[in-house]
Amino acid sequence: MGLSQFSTKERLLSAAEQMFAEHGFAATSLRQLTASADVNIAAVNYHFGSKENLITEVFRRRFDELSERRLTLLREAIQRDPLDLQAILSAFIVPAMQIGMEGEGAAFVRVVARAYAEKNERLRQFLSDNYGHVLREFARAIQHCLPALPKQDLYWRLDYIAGALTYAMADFGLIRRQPGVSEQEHCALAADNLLRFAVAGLRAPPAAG
Amino acid sequence: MGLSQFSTKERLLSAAEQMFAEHGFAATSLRQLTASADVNIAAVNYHFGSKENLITEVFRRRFDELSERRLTLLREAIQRDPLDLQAILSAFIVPAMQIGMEGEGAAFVRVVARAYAEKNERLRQFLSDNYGHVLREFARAIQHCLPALPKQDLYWRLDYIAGALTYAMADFGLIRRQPGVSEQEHCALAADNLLRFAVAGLRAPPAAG
DNA sequence: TAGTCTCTCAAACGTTTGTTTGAATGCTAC
DNA sequence: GTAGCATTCAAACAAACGTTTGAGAGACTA
Repeated sequence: MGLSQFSTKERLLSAAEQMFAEHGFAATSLRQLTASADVNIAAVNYHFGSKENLITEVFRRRFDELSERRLTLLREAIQRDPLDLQAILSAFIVPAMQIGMEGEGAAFVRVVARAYAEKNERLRQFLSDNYGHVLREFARAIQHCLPALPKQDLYWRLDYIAGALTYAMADFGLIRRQPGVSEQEHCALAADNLLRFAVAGLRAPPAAG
Repeated sequence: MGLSQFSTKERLLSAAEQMFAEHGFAATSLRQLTASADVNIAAVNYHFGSKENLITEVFRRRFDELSERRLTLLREAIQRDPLDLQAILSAFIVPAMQIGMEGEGAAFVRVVARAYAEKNERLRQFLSDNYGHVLREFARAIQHCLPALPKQDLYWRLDYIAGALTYAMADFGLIRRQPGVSEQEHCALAADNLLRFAVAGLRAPPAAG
């Protein structure tokens, strides 16, 4: 029996999230990880089968809820006004920012950014298989708001927004919280700022062609 | 004497760029790397001292020229018209896109994205020390174009642009070249698209504060 | 020809990696 | 109480890691 009230499995997932966020997947060894979680090193292979499986479970734990929150907000926004682009984008951005705010989830958004960069094919497949439909539903809704925007241009711009959101949340850039601002306020400001940026960018006139 | 006309040092740098782009720094072993470059494994430590030094040299080789190209274009743009925001942003974006187009440089932009994500502190310091002044000069020029935009908001939006540019070039997202479009055209289109997106985003009204 | 310098090579260095093992532990049910 | 099950543990596994070594090849100078 360890010191924590949580199960070995949960402690492994939390420690993995934290360390993957800080050092990346390849650079985090199972020995560092299990030491940090205060469990035996064999626990990883007992509970998850392999390091790779542990990585995908770290994602599943948060993505299930994130995707649900996003889709719920999206459908509400569409029902309210299918042409309210800002509300649609907000349904995509705000839940991610919220997860980034909720103490334990702060590390997770950084893990997502790493996953983007590491281009692990196995992980990519897992995310595409399990959560690809969410992105497709958003693309459809936005396309409906911007019928004049060529599909190719729309995909590009969605890519820019995804990149900007990932970077903003992962805190990779220069942005740091100001001393006088609470984390809640900081994230609300960042979300609002990104939202304005994204809406204006999406509404830019398409390239001549 | 190897099969290549290039020196061992150059072959190592090219192979490193390629493999770091594809698998990341930690996941690329010196044995894979030296095998791909067709050199002995001891060559890395002979020519560069360590794996870490090899990484920084991969950056120096391209960043020196990229920074010079960016600053030259920036100063030309300012001299032409210090309030032409699109020209200023173009001075930042286009040289990066060009490097991404020049065959060998294609891998490099992906390496940059990885460096962002891996958050290697030693590498961060190296880049900040050697190329930080470039970013500062661009921030100053853009601030001059958008005096009404609070400094904090500007920094945020520059971060979004950096994130979008990195992701767009690194090809991490969904964007793929269309079958009928040449790589040159594809990159020109992407640059133009990102430029419009970025200018519109920067010009969005600041958040009410 | 001998000496010097740069570079390359196979081999080995000591660590660390992810994974597996088999015994020991604690729990539930009969 | 003892059988059965799930879990934890220290220890060891083979493999791969970054790095070091010392010999030797090849090209110069004297």
